[in-house]
Amino acid sequence: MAPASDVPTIWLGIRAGCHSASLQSGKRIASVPDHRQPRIFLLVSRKRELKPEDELDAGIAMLTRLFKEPSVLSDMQKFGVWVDDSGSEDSKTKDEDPEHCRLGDEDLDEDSIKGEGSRAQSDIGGEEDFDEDLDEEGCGDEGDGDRPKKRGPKKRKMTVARIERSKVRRQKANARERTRMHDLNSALDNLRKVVPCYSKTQKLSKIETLRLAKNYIWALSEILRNGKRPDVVSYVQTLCKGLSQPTTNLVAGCLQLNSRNFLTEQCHEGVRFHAPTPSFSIHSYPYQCSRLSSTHCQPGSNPHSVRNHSFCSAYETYNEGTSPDYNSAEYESRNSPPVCVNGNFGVRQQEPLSPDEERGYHYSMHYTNLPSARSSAAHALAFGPPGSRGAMHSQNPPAFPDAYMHHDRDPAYDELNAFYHK
DNA sequence: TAGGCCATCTGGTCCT
DNA sequence: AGGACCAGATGGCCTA
Repeated sequence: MAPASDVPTIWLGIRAGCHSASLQSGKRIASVPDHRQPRIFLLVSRKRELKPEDELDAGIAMLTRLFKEPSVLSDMQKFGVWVDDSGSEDSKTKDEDPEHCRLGDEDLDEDSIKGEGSRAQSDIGGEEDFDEDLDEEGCGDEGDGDRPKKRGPKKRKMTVARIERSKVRRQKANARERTRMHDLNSALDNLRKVVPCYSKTQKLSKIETLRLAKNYIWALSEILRNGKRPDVVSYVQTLCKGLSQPTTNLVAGCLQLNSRNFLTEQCHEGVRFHAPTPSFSIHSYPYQCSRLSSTHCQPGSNPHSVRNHSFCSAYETYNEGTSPDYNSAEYESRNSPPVCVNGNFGVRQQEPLSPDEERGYHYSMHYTNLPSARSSAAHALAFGPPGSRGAMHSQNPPAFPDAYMHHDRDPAYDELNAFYHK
């Protein structure tokens, strides 16, 4: 059987016997007559001359099919792959030993494919170049005793099947990476739900979530360490350290804090966090508010003029001059506080939770507007009775209607609660 | 339009 | 070899 004369070919530079050794069908791609003897030629298109560069993918795909599905041999024949059961002497002697001439994934060389393709039709019958390729593939090491072996690590060439496997491996790795990132994002979502501020519509960014969580842990640890209630201003300021202005505003909205009280209080009294260690004093807020100047904090300034700006200048007015940068590595790498307690001093939840959210809060408790002994106790716990200094006010509309504070039902909170009721 | 945030892809490294 | 992890690159989306 001979290929149709109008069939152009792509020369793949692969010894036929090598392929036949792996063909489970038992058929042998070999015995291409005369000068084509040692090679197979794969045909992709019958009607036009192939440009190997253009059609290489098609050829690779077909060869891949061939390796995996011997049944496509008939298709290969149809498209010009020479299939012959008789085989040549060369093939008989070298190719019937699968161990000697392993075929398969490793043996089809992309480089040789391209190289052979580029010189297709031009060096038909040339043996030397082809044998070199075979040697590198470990498939034609017969009769090379005279040739010096190449030194250095044997470079494994990219074969067709190896390319395919690499693609598959890459796709699997991508899928794993996606899954991993989704898991990470899920964990971040869970973290968003347990930090003091949560909004469905204005989700904290990843970095802000982490910063707020760190501040939150720190603030609670300080509370435990000192055994004192912080004033609300200090508490909020601690929470907002290093946060961006939008996040600070969001926290303000969550806390339902009267910005007038907040601002005037800090302007008049300064801001202190009741911590025994100087390292926890309030420092300058790294994010400057361009819209709110410090004059807004002057006594007698119109409080309503700053309401919409929430806390953006909260820290601006308390600059100790030698403030650390809370975004700096020093601050970020500060040692963890000695105690980590999950709980907060939230007082309000605007909307009932959906079932999904409830599942997300499986161990959390959310304070609502409904009077409850516990929420009242929690409110008093954190900031004292209504009307006292530092108490939170709720007469202001929240900046983020769906944002709310929440409270974990973590046992640690009960400990904290008990501690405060000693 | 610039900048922030994010998802995804990708290659490198380390470990099993 | 393959999986986990990481960081850089890239492009999309959104907002000021």
